[in-house]
Amino acid sequence: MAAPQNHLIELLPSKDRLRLLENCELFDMVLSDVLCEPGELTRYVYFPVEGFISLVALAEGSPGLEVGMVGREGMLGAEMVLGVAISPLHALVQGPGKALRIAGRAFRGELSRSSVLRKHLNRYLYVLMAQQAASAACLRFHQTGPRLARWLLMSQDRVQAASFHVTQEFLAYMLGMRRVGITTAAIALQRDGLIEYVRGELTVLDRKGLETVACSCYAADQQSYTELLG
Amino acid sequence: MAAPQNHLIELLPSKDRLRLLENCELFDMVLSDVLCEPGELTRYVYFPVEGFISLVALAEGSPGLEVGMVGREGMLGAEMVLGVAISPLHALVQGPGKALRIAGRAFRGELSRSSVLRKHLNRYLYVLMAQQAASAACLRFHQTGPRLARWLLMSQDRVQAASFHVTQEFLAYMLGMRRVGITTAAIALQRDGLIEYVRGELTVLDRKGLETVACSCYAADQQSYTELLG
DNA sequence: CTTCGTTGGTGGGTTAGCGCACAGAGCGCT
DNA sequence: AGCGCTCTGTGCGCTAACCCACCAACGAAG
Repeated sequence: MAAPQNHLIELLPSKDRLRLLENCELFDMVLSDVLCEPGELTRYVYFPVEGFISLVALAEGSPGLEVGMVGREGMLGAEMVLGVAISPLHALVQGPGKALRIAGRAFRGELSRSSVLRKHLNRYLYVLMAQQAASAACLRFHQTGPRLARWLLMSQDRVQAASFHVTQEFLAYMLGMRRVGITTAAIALQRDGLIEYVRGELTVLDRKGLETVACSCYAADQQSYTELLG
Repeated sequence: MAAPQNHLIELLPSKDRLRLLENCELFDMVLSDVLCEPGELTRYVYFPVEGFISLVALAEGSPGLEVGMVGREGMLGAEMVLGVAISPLHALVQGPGKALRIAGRAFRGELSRSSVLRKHLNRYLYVLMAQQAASAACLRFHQTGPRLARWLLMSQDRVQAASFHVTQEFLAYMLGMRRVGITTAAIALQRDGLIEYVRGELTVLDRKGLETVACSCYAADQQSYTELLG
């Protein structure tokens, strides 16, 4: 089994992939690191190979709200694909791990050289946009329990482990709620034997069960991704 | 004074613009027409020159929710810029008027020929994404009144008239609320002399006043647009 | 082993918005 | 005039989630 890789990079033909990798360096994503802030220049583009990043939107007079996740299946810095080097969102390391990163300038070069890269990253952008739109509706209409279940599933897909670190405080921030709201929903999931947690170490006990509790957006997300970047 | 035009098209150098326009036909947007549905093939790309279109996301077991507006400042069918010909959202004519439309195939051709077109449409996509992310946070944290005011301002910017047709029922659908919630907020705006409405004909009486009531997302939207496509 | 910070759980009062049902008012059609 | 449709306004009970405050358990550091 080869070293873990980033899916978007794996889709490239080997010539393009090797050239891209030559320009990359391995970057250590530390929990809670902020990789970029809105309005800031995008210096690097990140392709996680382990762990994941949360994309957080801020509205005036509000805490944050997660609007997307980037793990092995994606990239951070998608705005560069559109030729804009200004980050639109906060990016926060949620699952520690490694990422391949490449300087903005070099990335532009690779983009211009590889049409396959352009094609796949364009599709990735499409998936991202579709998911963001759908999750706006999810945010509005779906309840805390299903949304929490969905978040846990999405995280687990990206950390690829039964256990990972996440406090209720943090979950509340991501889901745009108060901690107490999370506590209540989490207690329900725990009571039903779906998860277990001790002081920030959360373990998924019953994935299938979680999937039935989660709102349909989870399945929709997955489908949209596999259809375009399967 | 020339005929009203679409801003994205106006940004093109005359050679590119004329070639694009040759491939366009004038299309009559009728109120409440559905121009595309999610999952459907994108046959045409639309550049409104009057009136506007609402982009509506659906989540299972929910009514719709507006996640974007397309008027003279934008285009419908942005997914084509990413090389994907599948519409991600519902598109609904909200303000009747005219649009230039171009068949998907021809549009691809123009895209490949004009790098300026690519550049601006990429930027437009960036603005759209940033706005969608921000409006997710708005949806979550801002209250009905300010959100309603914002919606009215955004509509007025696009219809470019003090009065336009919109029922409270429809507003409720767009903002993801019940009609009664809109009634309450609308009464407040009317009481303060900011708007007036009679059976679906809404008139903005005091734009400045509305702007102070609206949530900050309105200003943020405008700024983001002018910075990138001003 | 004590102290302090972090994490999770509880409880009580408040509120924005929902669901439902109904009333009144304007407008078109016959 | 009479009818029906659309659009707006109101009332009332309900619920999800809010805000605030406090407590208990655990762990690490002094």
